[in-house]
Amino acid sequence: MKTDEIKTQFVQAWGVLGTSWGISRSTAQVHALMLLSSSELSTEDIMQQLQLSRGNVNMVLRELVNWNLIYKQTKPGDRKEYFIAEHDIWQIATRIITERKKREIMPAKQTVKALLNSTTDAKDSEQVHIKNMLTELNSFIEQMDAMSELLLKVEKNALLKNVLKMIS
Amino acid sequence: MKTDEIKTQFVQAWGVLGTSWGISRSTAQVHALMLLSSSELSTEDIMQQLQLSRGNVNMVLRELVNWNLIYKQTKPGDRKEYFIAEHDIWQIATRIITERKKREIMPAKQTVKALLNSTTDAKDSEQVHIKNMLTELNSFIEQMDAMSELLLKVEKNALLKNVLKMIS
DNA sequence: ACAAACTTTCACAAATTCTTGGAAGTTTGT
DNA sequence: ACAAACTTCCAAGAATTTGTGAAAGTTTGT
Repeated sequence: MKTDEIKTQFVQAWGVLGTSWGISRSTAQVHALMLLSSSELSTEDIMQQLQLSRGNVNMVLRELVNWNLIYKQTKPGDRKEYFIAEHDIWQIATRIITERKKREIMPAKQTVKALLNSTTDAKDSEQVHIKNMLTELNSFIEQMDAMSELLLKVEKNALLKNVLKMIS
Repeated sequence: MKTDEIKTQFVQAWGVLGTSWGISRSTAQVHALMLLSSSELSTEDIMQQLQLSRGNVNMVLRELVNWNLIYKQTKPGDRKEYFIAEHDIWQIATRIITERKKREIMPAKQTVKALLNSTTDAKDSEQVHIKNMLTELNSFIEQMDAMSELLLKVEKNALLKNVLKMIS
């Protein structure tokens, strides 16, 4: 297959996958395109290659910059902004895990903790059951949180990576 | 706070959280309600308590049964169907991880593998870069896959749990 | 076989999320 | 200070996802 075909295929496919990851189609597409591009791209380049509107591309780029998945660059003697993707896969993973933790784990943690604090120690069996569930949920969320921290550490630590491989 | 207030709060909050987990509001709400209920509920009960339509509740219950997060039950001398939630938090975790793997990891795995197979071993630098990215992506996805398997094992294995605690 | 008691389906409505494109705002070189 | 070159914002429209409710379909006891 030709280089451009592969690129197109990947970008399109990744766009579809993105939507089942809670990432908008265009965000996923832009990120895919940039992952495969070894050189920096301007907003125009992206608009043109993916046929997306300026506003959309601008928004998406901002989002990706926020996630630390792409970097802004400038070129001497050119006032346009260029963007280049983080290409190190473990860096990418770190950024995504961090973001997911922020979006998915922390709010749940808060919610459950708040509710747990407002339970009294009444004795009717339903109260007791609810309190139990909340307590368990709470410790479960703590574990997921710990697990995401572990994941972040694993990436930085080859030894850990091997230990994991061993025990799994 | 009163039992019912806590229940309502939790159900509503969980519904909101659910949407940022890729779970529809009503699915999350119904699951929350059932987690806190120690006894089985009928479709009617749920409709009434959450003010949802029959069709919606039916769909949601089917989905939750599919995920193995709730079970169908019947009562002797009553032809209604009742549902009760899996209350063991680690069981719940197992079901959710399995489901996420199916939804999020497997499709990505397939996509990347397919593309990787259609790369040639041409030498122009862009091809090479693309091939590298795809290869790395592929092994990264493999690792995520392995990690989700590990998570599933951890739950069943107290020793493993402790090892993890040690090294993290 | 019938009717009552339930469950499932489905076309439409509502809500949410994503995208567009033009207008407003900034920055930079002269 | 001005104009050119970009970037950002935002309101409206598309697209997608969810939820509704009534009708159709099933099952069960008599």
